[in-house]
Amino acid sequence: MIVASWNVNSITARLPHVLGFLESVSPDFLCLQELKCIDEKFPFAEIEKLGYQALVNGEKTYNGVAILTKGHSVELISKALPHSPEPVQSRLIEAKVDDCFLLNLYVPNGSEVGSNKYEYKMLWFEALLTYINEKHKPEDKLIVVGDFNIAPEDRDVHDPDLWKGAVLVSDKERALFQRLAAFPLLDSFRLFESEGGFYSWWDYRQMAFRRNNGLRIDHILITKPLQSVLKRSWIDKATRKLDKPSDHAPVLIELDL
DNA sequence: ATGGTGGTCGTACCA
Repeated sequence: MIVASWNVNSITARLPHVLGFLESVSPDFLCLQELKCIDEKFPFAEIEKLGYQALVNGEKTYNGVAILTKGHSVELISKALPHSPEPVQSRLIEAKVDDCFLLNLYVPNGSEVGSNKYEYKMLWFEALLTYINEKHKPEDKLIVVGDFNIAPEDRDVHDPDLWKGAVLVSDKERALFQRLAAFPLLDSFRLFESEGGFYSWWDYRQMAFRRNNGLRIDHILITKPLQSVLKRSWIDKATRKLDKPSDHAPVLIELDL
């Protein structure tokens, strides 16, 4: 069973790549972030043509998340994040798939340390911690995926000195991520790879991808009951090399389920 | 050089 997560930076602009990914990788579940469209404009028909069902929490111009599934039972659990700061945005969708919970997130970017958007990110993440602790137990089979907009450690950053203290790597953001990890939720990628140099996002500017100037900010976290069936965790860097790519690459896990 | 690219929308805003 393959679970993938991908910030597509507009489902409309990226539809050909998404359809190609569904055909070539054939994931059981694909979690999308940054749809940048309302539910009514989501390309259900093209995606259903490939045998996928879509659960969508859309929003005009910004944000928006979806869970695509093929060949599994799926039940919507939530599109709402209680205690979210204002304004409420479409950044969460959770489904129950078979006997697992799949929680798909688009964590706020935060803009700049100390800005209003940074404060929004802190409050949103606090609400997320409350949500997970109230709705789930460590014994649950729970997969939390998405664009976390946090590089957990310096080995997840191409140039830690350059990025030191900046948004996406600041101590306060990393402390929030660690509180999530303490649930406990395990960073699937780090169960297999301890080296640096592996990233999921590269800025469109300054030939960042060609120079591998990236950050690992997209994650797939799992609870302990899933650890024994986790077979691998990887980043599909090839997708970032396509014409007109998203600035994020898909991240994936394979589970023996 | 204090920018730089890309998506949305039809302009600034967001990442």
